Amino acid sequence: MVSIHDVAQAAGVSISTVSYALTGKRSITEGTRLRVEEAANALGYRANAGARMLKGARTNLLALSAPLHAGTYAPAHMAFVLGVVNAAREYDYDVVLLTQDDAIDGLRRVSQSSLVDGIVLLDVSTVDERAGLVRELGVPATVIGVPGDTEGLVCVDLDFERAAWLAVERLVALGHRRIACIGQSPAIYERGSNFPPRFRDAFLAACAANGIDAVFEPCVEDAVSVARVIDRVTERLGAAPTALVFQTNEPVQAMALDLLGRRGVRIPEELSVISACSSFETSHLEPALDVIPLPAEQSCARAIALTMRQLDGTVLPHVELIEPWFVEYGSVAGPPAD
Amino acid sequence: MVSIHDVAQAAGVSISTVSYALTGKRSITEGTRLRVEEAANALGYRANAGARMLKGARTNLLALSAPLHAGTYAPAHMAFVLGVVNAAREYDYDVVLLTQDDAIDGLRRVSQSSLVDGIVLLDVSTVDERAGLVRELGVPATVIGVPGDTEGLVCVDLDFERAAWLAVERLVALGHRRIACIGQSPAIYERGSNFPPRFRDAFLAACAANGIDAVFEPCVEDAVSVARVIDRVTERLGAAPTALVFQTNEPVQAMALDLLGRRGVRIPEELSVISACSSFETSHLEPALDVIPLPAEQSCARAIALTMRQLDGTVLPHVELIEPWFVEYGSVAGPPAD
DNA sequence: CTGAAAGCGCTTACAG
DNA sequence: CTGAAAGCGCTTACAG
Repeated sequence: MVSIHDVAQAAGVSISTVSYALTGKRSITEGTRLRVEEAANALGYRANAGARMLKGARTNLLALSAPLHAGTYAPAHMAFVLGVVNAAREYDYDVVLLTQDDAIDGLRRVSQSSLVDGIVLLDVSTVDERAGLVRELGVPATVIGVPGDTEGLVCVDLDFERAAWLAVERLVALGHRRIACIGQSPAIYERGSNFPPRFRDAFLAACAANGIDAVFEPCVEDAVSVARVIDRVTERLGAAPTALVFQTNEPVQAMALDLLGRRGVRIPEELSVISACSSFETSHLEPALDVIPLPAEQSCARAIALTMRQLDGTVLPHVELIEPWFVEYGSVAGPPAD
Repeated sequence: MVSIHDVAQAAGVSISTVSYALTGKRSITEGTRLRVEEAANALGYRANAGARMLKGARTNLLALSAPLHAGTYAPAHMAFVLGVVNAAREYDYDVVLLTQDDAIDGLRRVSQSSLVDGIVLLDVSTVDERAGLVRELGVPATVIGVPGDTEGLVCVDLDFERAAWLAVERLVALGHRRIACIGQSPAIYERGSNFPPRFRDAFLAACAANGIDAVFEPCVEDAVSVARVIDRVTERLGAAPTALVFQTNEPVQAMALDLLGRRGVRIPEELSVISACSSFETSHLEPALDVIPLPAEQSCARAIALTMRQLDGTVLPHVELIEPWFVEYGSVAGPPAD
C-alpha cells in the first residue's frame, strides 16, 4: 500500500505537509497543496485506517447492532440498516454490522478495542440487555426506538402515540364513529416489543377519548388469519366499522385489501382505510392507501446526527420523537350515509 | 480506554509479556500467563484495534458489498448478509457493510486505506463493475454468485444448473411428461441478473433433453399476476402440466398455493410441486413443499472460508459450485392416472 | 508557510 | 522464560 512517505517524496515535501494539505487542518500554499493532491491521486493514496485510528481522534467507524428477530418484517429491517449505513456515510463514517448472535459480546468487543467511535441500536425491545450495556460502556450511542428505561440514553423514534391519535382524529373529524384497527401478530405484543403496544394503547385511548366504538385485532401474516380478521371486522351486523386502520406489514395489508376488493367493499365510499406507521410505499397498493409513514431514512439520519453530536459532546441523554404526518392517496372519506 | 501498559503494570510484567501471554505467540510460565489474564479481565482490556491494524498483520475486518436492488426479495438478501457476518465471526472477523450507493467508492476506500483484509461481494449481476474493481484492487475477495467474466475471481454459488436438472429429473423419474416452471419477475431476467436466467435455461434444457413438454412463466409478485400465471399454467385444456416447479420468492409461492387450494387442486395427487432454490422454510407453506434449498448459510460460510484462505495465499482464483440437494415434504408424487 | 520530531498502542525480532 | 526497543503510518504540537 502507498504510504504518506511515498506521497511526500513524489510531491517533494515533508510528510507533515502532506497530512496538512490533505486534511486541510492548516493553510498551505495553493501550489504546494495542488502538487500534494496530484501526487496523492496519482498514487491512489489513502491514509492508513489503523494509523489514523491509533492517533486517537476518530476511527470513523460506527457499530450497528441489528438483531433480526423471528417475526421481524425483513424489508423494514433492511430499510433501517441501509438508512443507518447511508446516513453514516454523510459524515464519512463506515458501519460495522453486529448481529443477533453477537449482540452483547460484539458491542463489548468493538467499543473496548476502540474500533468504533459510537454505536447505533436497532430494534430495541422494552427490556433490552443492549441498553444497559451501552450505558455501562459509556460509548456514544443512539437507540432507534424507545426501550422501557431510557435513563442515560439518546433515543430517536417516530412518535407512535401521536401517530395513533393522528389517524383517529382524522377519521373522527370526517364523522366516523366506528373504527377498527388491524395490528401485528399477537406474538409481537407478547414479547416486549417496542412500538406496536404503544400504538395499540394510544389507538384505544384516542378512540375512548372521542367516544368512538373501537376494535383492535392483532393479526398473523397468513391468508387464513387475515380472512378471519377481516370477517370479524366487517361482519358486525349493523355496526360494522366505517374506517379501518392498518398497523401491520405490507403483505397483510395487501391480502386484506385483496379480500375487501373481492367482497365488493368500495374504498373509500364504504370504508375509509389508513395505513399507519408503514415503512413501505402504500401508493403501490390497490387501492393506494393514505399513510402515516414510518420514516426509516429520516429516523436513521437523525440517529446518526445525534451520534455525531455525542462525539463532540454537544448532546445529552434524551428521547427525541419524530412528529408523524399524513400523506393522502384518496383512501379516506366521510362514513357512508346509511 | 485501558491499554497494554495498564495490564502490564497490574500484572507486574512487561508489555511484551502481556502481548505474548494474551496472543499465545510464545510460551509463558503458567503462573505469569494466569496473572496477566486475570489483570486483563479485571481491567476489561482489549487490544486497541487501530494499533493492531497498524502493526501490519491483520485488521480483522472484512467489507461486505451488499447492494439492494429494487426487485430483490429482502428476506433472502438479509439471510446472506447475516450469513456473511456470522461466518466471519467464526474467524474473529467483523464486517463493514457497504451499500448500493457506495459500492465502488466504498470498496476503493476500505481497501486502499487498509481498513479491511478482504472483500465479499453479494448479488453480482452478469456484468458487474465491482468484479472488475476487485480484480484491479488486488485485495483478497470472494464473490457469492457467478458474474459473466470470472477471470481472476474466487466465486461461490449454488449450482443452479444442476438444481434445475435435479428438479426435472426427479419429476421425470416419477413419470411426469408435462412440467411448468413459474419464474421470477420478467425485470429480473432483463437486467443482467445472475442465477435466474441460468436456472431458466437449464430447466428448459433439462426438459428438452428428456423430451418433456415444458412451460416457463416469469411472474410478477402481485395477486393478479400470480392468478393469471396459474390460469395459464393449469388451464391448458387436456394438456395441463402434472408438475410445477417454483423458482420464485416466498409470497408468490404462498399466493399460488392459496389459489390452487381454492380451485380444489390436490397436491401431490393431481399436481406435484417443487420449490427450487428457495432460501426460506418451505415446510411452513400450506402444503409444505419439497425443496431444493438455496443454502445461504452454507454459501456464506464457504465464501468466508475461501476469503480466509486467500489471506494466507492458499487459494487461487476459481469458481466453486455447491451441489444442490433435495428435501422431501410430500408435495411430489407420480402424475395422476388419466 | 513548512519541517523535524514525538507519540498513539500495539507486535515482534533481538538480547539476555 | 522474559524484557527493552524498534517500528507500523499517521497527526499534531513545537520550532523556525
